[in-house]
Amino acid sequence: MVSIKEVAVRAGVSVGTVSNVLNRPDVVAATTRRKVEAAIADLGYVRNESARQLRAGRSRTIGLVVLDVANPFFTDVAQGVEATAEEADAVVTLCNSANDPLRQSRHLDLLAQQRVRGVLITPVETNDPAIDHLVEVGVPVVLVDRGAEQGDRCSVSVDDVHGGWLAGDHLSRRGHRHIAFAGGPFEITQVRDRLEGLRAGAGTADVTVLGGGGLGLASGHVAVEELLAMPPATRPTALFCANDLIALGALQEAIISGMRIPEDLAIVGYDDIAFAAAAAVPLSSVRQPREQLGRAATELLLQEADEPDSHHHRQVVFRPELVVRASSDLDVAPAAAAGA
Amino acid sequence: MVSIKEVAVRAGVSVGTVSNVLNRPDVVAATTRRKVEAAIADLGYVRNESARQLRAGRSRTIGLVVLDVANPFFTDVAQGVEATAEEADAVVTLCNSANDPLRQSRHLDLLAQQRVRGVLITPVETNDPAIDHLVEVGVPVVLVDRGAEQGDRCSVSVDDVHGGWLAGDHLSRRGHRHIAFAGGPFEITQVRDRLEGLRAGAGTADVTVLGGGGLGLASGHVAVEELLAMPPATRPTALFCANDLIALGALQEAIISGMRIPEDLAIVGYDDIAFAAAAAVPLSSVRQPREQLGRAATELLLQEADEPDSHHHRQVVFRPELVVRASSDLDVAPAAAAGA
DNA sequence: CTCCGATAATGAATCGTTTCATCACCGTGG
DNA sequence: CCACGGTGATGAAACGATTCATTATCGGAG
Repeated sequence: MVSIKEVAVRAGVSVGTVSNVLNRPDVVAATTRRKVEAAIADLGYVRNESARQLRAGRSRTIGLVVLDVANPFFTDVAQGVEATAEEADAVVTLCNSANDPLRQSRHLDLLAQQRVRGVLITPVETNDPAIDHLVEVGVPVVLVDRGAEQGDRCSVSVDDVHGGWLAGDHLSRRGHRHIAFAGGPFEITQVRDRLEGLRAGAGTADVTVLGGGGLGLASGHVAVEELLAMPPATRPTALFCANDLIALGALQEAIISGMRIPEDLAIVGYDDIAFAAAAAVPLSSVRQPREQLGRAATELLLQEADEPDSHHHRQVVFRPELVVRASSDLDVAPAAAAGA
Repeated sequence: MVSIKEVAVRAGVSVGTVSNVLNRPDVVAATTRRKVEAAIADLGYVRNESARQLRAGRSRTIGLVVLDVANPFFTDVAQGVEATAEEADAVVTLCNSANDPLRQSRHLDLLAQQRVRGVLITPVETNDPAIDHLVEVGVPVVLVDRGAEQGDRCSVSVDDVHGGWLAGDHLSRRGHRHIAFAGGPFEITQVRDRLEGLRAGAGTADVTVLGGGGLGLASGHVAVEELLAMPPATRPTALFCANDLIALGALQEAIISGMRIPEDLAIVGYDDIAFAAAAAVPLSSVRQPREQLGRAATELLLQEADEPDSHHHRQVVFRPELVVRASSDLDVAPAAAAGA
């Protein structure tokens, strides 16, 4: 593999000059510059990023560690991150912790070894020593979709209590007096907050917690089965799910069981992933500004990386918004609701 | 940030010894080793990967360039890649070309600068000069989900003609004499092959091409609308879609229009993404071995990277398999079909 | 007592780039 | 004719780790 030295020989100049052509073309004379450029093209020279980075002391890549690459929510966040990074001439390394604390630590160690400019992370465990270590050695860390408890780092999150409230308010206004909630486990802050918000928004309506306590399609199946096992008189008429996967599972089970949506059961999900609008009955959902989440997090990160002195940590909280579709509202024409 | 030199000073040994502790612990005396390890822990020393890599001449990361991170198909492939890479102590950088040739070239340049061990790519343009350049300078490249025309590189793909055949055979055996196909554009090899296979498998049944020619949910809507506009007597009774997104769109539109699935219209998709099994009517689909695709590609890549001499390029082709669910078969009980 | 082999540790060279102090050259003004 | 400012190019140092030839130390055999 050809190095700057060989380019220098070929062009009949010194390595310093080649470097100047690469980094400060204006300080080198036009004829020399052309000679060097020709040599670069002839030899097919490609910069060695490790050497640059070693010399510079810092890299151009930022690490993004997500809970689950297969979840559309995170790929959308990632797109926001990448767009912003690209504008700042940075590169993103996408890592998947797959909900496993060990994998998370491993990825963080690797990123530290790469001397990344900074790390964006949706942590499995907030108090992972690997995170603290990064912060100690001065690598900027921004928490994504998780508020920072301590004020010693930045975070970007969405107000889940408000999101739950929107769903509760919507359903109680539509006349529902008994609302079910599906999702878990309750160790996850997001789940707790969404339920809390639902209770607040539901006002005087009853709230019942259902479902096995997972976050996948299966939890939705279980929740609807439990619902059907209840006597019709006391059965909830609406179901709010902690995310869209659960809601889609519930929707499927309900349709199979012959329920009419939303007449027999109104359903509201959370996240508003692309598949929500495309469900058999388009799904009402609480939308999180996913790409914006990624953009904001990246901006905070780059700001901290570039100007560590003037930087002060911020906890940015976005407001979610309710998207009403046919699964919770008779008046929304299915066809129209499907658009988007 | 602390370097190996400071660790050496702290432990009262030379840098060479510290390096030995890190890389060949067996050649250093136990007491010395412990001193060094203590110094490392005290100082919170973290290896500098750029320096290692500069010295070693090659890196431990492999690049994976996909067409669309938001497509579950690719995240599943990525999981297979990452699993295999992890076993070989390699790291994966996931890049999204988003179907844009420019973005693809940019990513490839960046990967070349990082001196990656190799590149896995589902190319937007197969004859991107950036790909050829990588091959020229000796960076292993494996084509994913795309067969290599030239024998000068490895590829891993799925037999799309056979996949289409499976769908055609299945539907014609079920008695369908008129089958519709939705998907496009036909510049994409996969789409052409799937249609060709369908025709072969359908035998004497008629095949009609429908749909705007995209690969998203909307194409499914359009296809069903076109179907409904046809006189019932000549209307196809089955629909085969080039991927699951189209099929899910078609399913939704059909249900909204009051059609019974599969009695009025049988639907078969392609890819078998997780949402296929979870649709309102569980979707029959041609399953591609996504994770295995990723695993196989990574193995080929690592083999070429590790032993470039003994390596000979291979074009691996997987066989897809048909998963029959309720959307194309009355006899499959919805509940059972939903499992998985 | 000396010499030998084995075991441990050392220190310098090296990877490819950037940076910066230095130098060469040239034309101009005094 | 000399000094000088300015433009361009140079070459060596530095970044942090690895590697390998070299050296130091020690126990045991002759």
